Amino acid sequence: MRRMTARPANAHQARLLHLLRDDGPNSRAQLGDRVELSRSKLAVEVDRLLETGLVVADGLAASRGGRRSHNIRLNPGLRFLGVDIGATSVDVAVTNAELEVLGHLNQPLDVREGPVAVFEQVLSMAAKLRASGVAEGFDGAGIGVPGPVRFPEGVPVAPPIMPGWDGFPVREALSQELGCPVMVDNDVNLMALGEQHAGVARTVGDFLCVKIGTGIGCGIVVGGDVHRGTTGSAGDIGHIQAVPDGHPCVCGNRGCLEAHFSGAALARDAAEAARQGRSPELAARLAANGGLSAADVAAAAAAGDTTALDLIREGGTRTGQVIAGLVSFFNPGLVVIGGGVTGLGHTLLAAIRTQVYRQSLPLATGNLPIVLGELGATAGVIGAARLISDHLFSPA
Amino acid sequence: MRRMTARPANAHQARLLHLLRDDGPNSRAQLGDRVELSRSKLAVEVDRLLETGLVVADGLAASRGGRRSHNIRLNPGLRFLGVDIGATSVDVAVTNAELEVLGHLNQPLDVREGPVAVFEQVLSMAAKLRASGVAEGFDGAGIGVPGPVRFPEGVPVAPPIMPGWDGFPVREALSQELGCPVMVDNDVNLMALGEQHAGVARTVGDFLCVKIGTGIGCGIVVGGDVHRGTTGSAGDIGHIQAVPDGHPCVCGNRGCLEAHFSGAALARDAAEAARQGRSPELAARLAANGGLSAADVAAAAAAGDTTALDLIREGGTRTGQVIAGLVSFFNPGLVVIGGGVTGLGHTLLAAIRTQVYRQSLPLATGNLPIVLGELGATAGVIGAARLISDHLFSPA
DNA sequence: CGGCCTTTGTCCACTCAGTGGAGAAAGTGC
DNA sequence: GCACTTTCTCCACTGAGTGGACAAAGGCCG
Repeated sequence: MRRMTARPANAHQARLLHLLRDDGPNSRAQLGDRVELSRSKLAVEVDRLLETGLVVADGLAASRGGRRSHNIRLNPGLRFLGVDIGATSVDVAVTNAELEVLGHLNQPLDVREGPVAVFEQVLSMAAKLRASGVAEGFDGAGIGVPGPVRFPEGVPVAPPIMPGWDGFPVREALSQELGCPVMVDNDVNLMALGEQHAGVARTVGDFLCVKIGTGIGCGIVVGGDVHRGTTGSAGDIGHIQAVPDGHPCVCGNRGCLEAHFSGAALARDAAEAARQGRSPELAARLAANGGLSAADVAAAAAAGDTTALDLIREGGTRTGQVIAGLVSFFNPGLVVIGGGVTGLGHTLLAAIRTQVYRQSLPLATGNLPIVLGELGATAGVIGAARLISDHLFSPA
Repeated sequence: MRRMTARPANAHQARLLHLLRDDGPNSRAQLGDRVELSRSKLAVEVDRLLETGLVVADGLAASRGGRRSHNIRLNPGLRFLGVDIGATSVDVAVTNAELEVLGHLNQPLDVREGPVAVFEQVLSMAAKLRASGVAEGFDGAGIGVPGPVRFPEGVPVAPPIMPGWDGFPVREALSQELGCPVMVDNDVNLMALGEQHAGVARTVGDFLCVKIGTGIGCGIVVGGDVHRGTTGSAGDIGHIQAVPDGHPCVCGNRGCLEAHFSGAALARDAAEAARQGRSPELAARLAANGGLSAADVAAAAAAGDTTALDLIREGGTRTGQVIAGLVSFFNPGLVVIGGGVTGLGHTLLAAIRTQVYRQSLPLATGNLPIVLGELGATAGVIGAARLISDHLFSPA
């Protein structure tokens, strides 16, 4: 199917598209109230958008006491593909132009198998979603990868946990395969975008989004925009020193936060505790599955295992120490905690909060909410869809 | 004397004023090359600026092979006042509209004497500068204070080292006294603005400016703009934990960077070393002056005193540890070190560099210059002048 | 049902910022 | 003195945007 390739011709049209995306269908009249445009001008721009097909008029809005208005909405046939490649699994979702998730698949997959194998998988998942009827084709795709990205080109750079991905032209290649525009970004940044669009961060201009999964990263939003840094590695907080002369880390240093607390570190510490007989609960799980994961620790903690709880608390304290420093430095209006370990839930959150509120200055923490992300696994894919829609809804 | 109060009427005029400020006098023709405007439009806007008096035409430019062009420059009579209030001294300077320093005074002064006493001093210094003939009056003033500021209102908030300043309406009060527009900001942010305008950071969009004086702070520039944070306390890195269970700090925690390295901490450690007989050089200075300051440590180090050098190196290492974390997080394109301790010079810089390059990931440090600020004590006052000129050179 | 009100959508004359070309003004170089 | 270049001014023209008039469409109420 031939997809839309139109782009807004000017800033007014871009503004309208963003409004329709974020606030849903709207009447001409109400759009006129929000945008600073005369009715005439608005009518002209809306007509042009209708011509491009990006926007359609469907039915009449409810009366506000006079003539009923025609409803304007983004073309309901538009489809975005959101892909969130994690270290150990992939999420693929389809959204409409309002970024509502219409279909969502998740599969375990080791990112170390390399870009070719991963994208084969991603494309087959996308095909499966198409076959399920939620989409006939895609008008754009956003891709999140678990490592730094040279954003303008859409190419991963020196990703420590992604051997074989360095310099792989993700944007170029996927754009070819999918036949639509593609944007690539760090998965953490996309999680931040997702929470900003549809989650807890809707009303905040400056916030941090800490993702604790296999690794640890942090999305930075300044004045509503994602800060990616000079080389695209901003937010790479997993290798900030949390414990002087602590555990050795894959990066070559000692005491990195990631070496002390992350999905991988937690599994390692849990296995050690089990073997040392400090936790019957964990030992039972180790014997049953032949291995332990962060989920096992979460389950054991939920079952009241004190060793598991201690592991989570200590990790939260370490993470809180690092976040406290970032809060002093950046003075955000909100801190969001997300990622795979949100299963650890409020035990983790409480430990982080305690540490941050204790260690940062009152002026910075006084009115600082620290909350769990509310979108879970969909944050990444929604953020991915938003990334590409932001691109397509801007003048070329 | 009646001062100019005109402001640019639109974005084009603002653009022109900024160009004239940053690149100096210019011909109409050359301005036309830089701005995206037709000759006609440019002529109209320049004429209007001439009418306001913000800009004057003086003489003819050199020929470029044809008719000679009239030179356009910012009104050479415009004067900005830049005030940099430190913890232990005040800098006051007068600049022209191109932010060149025409006169500069410095006086020791304890900020804890409170706003009334300090501003009395500042006003008398400003009067002295006026009397010296560099200015007849001021068209605007920028003020830097050593603590967080609620920027839109120009009011210090909860400044730990500035008792008596909390909530004092600095902007309001000084605007009354001086009879001109005033803007207030954290001194560290102004140092960053200064280095951005006329120092080492001229070409960098994202950078950090670490000021080590009586305390430690960090100016954050994102995309060319200063990031002040949600409550104006961004960059307050002096209270990031550098040493677990380290020295107690005035803020109530232990191990804050500021408690281990800053002008005050360095003086304290030096005095202790002197009393313990570890450094004859420092002991001699202690005996001579009855006390020690950071400058004494610098002098002792310059004289080859190993204890003094060790103190500086250790402080640099601590600072480097914190900066390494910030570099991982923020991924700046440049780090500037400034403040009173730049007297410690390259010993300090080397220690910081070593630590940052060792502890941060190669992707973030690969092309990261870490340099000393090149403006010294004038960075703050130039930044202050720039703050107010940015304000006055923007449409009202 | 039929006025009378409100809201919505369309049309159109008018304003105003901005463009680009013509040509005068002011120099340079031979 | 003449040809050429650059600067500056003038002016007709374009095109975006405005705001008012008016038609269309519906609700409210006697």
